[in-house]
Amino acid sequence: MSDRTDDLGFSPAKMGRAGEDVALQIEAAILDGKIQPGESLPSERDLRDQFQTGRGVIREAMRALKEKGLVEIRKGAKGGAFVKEAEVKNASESLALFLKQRDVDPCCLVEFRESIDRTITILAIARSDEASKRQLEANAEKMASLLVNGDPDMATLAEMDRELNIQLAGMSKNPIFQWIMQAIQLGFSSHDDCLYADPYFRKETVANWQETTRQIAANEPMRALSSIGRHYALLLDCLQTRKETS
Amino acid sequence: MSDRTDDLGFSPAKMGRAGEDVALQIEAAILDGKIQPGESLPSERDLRDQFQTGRGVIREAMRALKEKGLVEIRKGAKGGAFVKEAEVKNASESLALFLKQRDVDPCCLVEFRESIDRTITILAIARSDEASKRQLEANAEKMASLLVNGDPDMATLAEMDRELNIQLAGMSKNPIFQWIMQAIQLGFSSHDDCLYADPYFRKETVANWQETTRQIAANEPMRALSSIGRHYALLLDCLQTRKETS
DNA sequence: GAGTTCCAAATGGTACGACAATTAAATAGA
DNA sequence: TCTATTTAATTGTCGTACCATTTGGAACTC
Repeated sequence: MSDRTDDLGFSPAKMGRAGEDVALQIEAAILDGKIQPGESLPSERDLRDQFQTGRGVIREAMRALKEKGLVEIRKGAKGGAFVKEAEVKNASESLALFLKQRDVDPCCLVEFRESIDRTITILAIARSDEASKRQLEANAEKMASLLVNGDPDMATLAEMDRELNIQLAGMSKNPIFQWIMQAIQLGFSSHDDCLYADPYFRKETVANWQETTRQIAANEPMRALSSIGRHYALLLDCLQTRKETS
Repeated sequence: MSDRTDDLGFSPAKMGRAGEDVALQIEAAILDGKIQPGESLPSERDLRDQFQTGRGVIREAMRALKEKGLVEIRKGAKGGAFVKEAEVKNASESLALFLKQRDVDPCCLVEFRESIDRTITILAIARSDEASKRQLEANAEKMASLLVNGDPDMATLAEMDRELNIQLAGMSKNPIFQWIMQAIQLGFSSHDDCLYADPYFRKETVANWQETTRQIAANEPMRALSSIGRHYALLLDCLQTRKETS
């Protein structure tokens, strides 16, 4: 049980790249489990003494660890840097950032997404429990109900679409698929918006989500895949239409 | 052509979370293309004036951007923060960190790779030209020849394995598959090493690569997929064996 | 003129000190 | 007992000075 004043094996930081050094030592301590998630590191001033350096160096190192998603920093008394449970979100943001900086052909993205979506669907049917499947179906139902109420809030629909995708990815019980799916949703949800901008595609897409989730809940993999195929056919059509009009 | 003294749209940082604010503004400027890769940001002292804040805040923001892989920092005259070309390495490391901290089962990674490998193979057969296919086959042949010469250099074999995977991914003509494959190869090739450490698995794996590339060159997708399946069955067996002995 | 050496400027890296802002806990008061 | 206030601990910010490294030019030597 590492407390705030514990003597972790921190050695004085080397000159020139002290910030790097400090960050690496603390990261190693976290990865070695010397500090458990939920516990806090010593205060910046304590760390400054342990590393025999300036407070600015410690702050830079903390900033780096925070960016990596390793710690969470709280202000005030009893504040400090608390070791965080690893979240797939950080890794996803990193991938999304990379994808954003490259301008990638939307068709390539659709192709890729369809590929992993099919696998995810198969895995979700095989591995997730009945409750999850019904929850997924209910969420698709909820999206459909929003539509009939004459409330075509595009932002809300797109958000629900993202959540359905991520929820489904989680049901695959494989964190790597979650990684990819979240990254795609973070970086390229704008392409999906076109599906919900047009009344026809909006109606078809929502109905397709209902069909897909229904087949998943019914443990019908082939029919679910067929429905997935329809989804991406719609998306490609929609992108094609948009390209022609622009 | 943004020069070091250009007036980018930076507004004074808000108190309380100035570091965040600065980092976000600069990141937005980079993502909007206001600063092109290779160009440099203003010096820390200039930025301090533009944001009307302290230099420590700027340094923390820079550290965050550096951690995200957005900039590269050089010391000395004509030094500063230079916008970097996006690298897949960062996303890879981020995922590796997550998987390590959460102690994710290697089988998840194998499952994921098999999934996209199958799609890549189909696409490669459909889209790549005959020359590429023959080149791929030749490279597998070369690996086999290394084996018969009684020169079991594990590092070389693993490297050739990586190259075969990336080459195949490139033949899919979809850059996303290529990036994902690179990310996986960068961060997690260590698992594959076990295939080449054991004489039996080494022999089988190399023979399997020959078979796979041969079927790809022959435009036989189903047989190629069958061979791919064999590859991952071997990998799972190998991991299982390793787990039992440890 | 060519090459070398040396120095000065620019820039990131470090250290230190002071104060502000925020938060949890202790304390005083009703 | 409950509430309001104070207090202490901690992060967040600012400023200054100085060190280390790199570049480029100036001065010097051959």
